Amino acid sequence: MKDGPDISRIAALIGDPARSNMLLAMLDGRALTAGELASQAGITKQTASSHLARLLDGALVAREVQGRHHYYRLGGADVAQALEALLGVSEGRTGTRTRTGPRDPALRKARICYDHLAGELGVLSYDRLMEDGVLVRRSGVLGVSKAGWARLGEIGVTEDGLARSRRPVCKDCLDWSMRRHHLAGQVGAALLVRMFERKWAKRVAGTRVIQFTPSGEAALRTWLRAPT
Amino acid sequence: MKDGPDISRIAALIGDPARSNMLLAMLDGRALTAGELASQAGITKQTASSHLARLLDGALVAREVQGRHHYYRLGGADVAQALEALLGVSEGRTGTRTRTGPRDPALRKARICYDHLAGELGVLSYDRLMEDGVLVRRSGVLGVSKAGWARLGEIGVTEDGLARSRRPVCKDCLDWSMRRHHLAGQVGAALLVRMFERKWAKRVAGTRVIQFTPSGEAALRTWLRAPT
DNA sequence: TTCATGGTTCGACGCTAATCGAACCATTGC
DNA sequence: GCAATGGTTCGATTAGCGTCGAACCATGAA
Repeated sequence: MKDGPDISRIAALIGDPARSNMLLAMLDGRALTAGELASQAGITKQTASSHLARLLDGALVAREVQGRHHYYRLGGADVAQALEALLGVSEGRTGTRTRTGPRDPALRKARICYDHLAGELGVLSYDRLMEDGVLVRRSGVLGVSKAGWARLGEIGVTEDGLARSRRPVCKDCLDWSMRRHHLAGQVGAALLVRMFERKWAKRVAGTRVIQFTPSGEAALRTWLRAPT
Repeated sequence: MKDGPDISRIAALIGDPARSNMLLAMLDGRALTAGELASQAGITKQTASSHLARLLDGALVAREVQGRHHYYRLGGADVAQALEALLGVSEGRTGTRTRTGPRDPALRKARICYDHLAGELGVLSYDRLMEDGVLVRRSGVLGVSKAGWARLGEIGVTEDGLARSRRPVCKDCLDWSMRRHHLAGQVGAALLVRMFERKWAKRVAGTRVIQFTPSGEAALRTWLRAPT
């Protein structure tokens, strides 16, 4: 048998509670040390090490060694996407009982997804930029229009400033809480960096929540030309 | 611990080879009997029954009993989406070695995804309909424009003909082979039905491949106003 | 009714893998 | 060089689960 892509192998890797907790902890795109991940998952260092070795073998995470610290991060944006999709499923399933998620409305408002903005404000940004023609889809590929770069420039995101990598400039990422798209890719990541720099928002330590200041959210909406 | 959405539970469900094979067999949206799924996964009836009970408990599949036959189908479009996302990850991982998939270029050309068209022709359709303004995105929600309904009417898809359900009229679904979007939702499903009715294409039994006839593909491209 | 077919339940076997204690390796600081 | 800290490797224990044979239940046809 052994059908083409062995989906079960990677699903099994995510299927362990300890591993999934670690993966979810990395879903914000940060690189965490093995020890931090161990405590995050509530297991000992030895166990975590064995799990991380497996995840590394499956390329679900990448390792970066700095001195005596071993930093782990997600293996790629596609891994983050799969995790979000699984979150969407479990959300719908437990949602029939829990309804609308037990806690963390803040998580629905704005959160980090790998390295870009997700949640209501993420979807709002995507929608407005799409309507205003900043983002355009040419033969299926999402991109930034000529006029769009000017608009992005207002906030400090320029075409030259983007790292020259294989990563797509723009990409849409499905939002599990909103069931809509938000902006990923290099532009999505750069936008979030600028928002942090301008102190419109900051991360809430230990969570994926992005806390906007009142004036920061107002500034974002102004830039987006969004009502309210 | 037991973090919010227990993503690991459903990932573990997909993580077993037998179960993932059954799920992939259902990814085309068909409802299959327990026996068919058993042979598909290469296991005995008893084992399959136990697996299906688990999947049912996790709401990854839905059961429909007709006489002495028990039909199983995927639990929802979100499940299909998660499976496709996992396919995307395993594709990228094994792809570094296997490169571009060992077999089935036909699967990349055109295949069924839950109940709509995916693959190159699926992406092409999405792109063309988007460019021609048949599909429009209004405040993030994909829909059909006024003029778009006329265009869809040419092929037999009318606004009245759609089932009145909670399922979105239009929805974009990520394509694992193309890394682009193709059209899902009620319109996506209806379009494929029309294509089958017009004998432009037919399913290849036992696989997810959709085989277009030469004249059928030409007719599709003509309707799409696509070159070649 | 009786038989055949499709599915599920029960029980037992075997294997994998998760877990932690202890020892071992590497880096940093004194 | 020596301790301290962060990580990994090794080994042993344990529990869970996938698997199948056999029995049981339901439906449909003769």
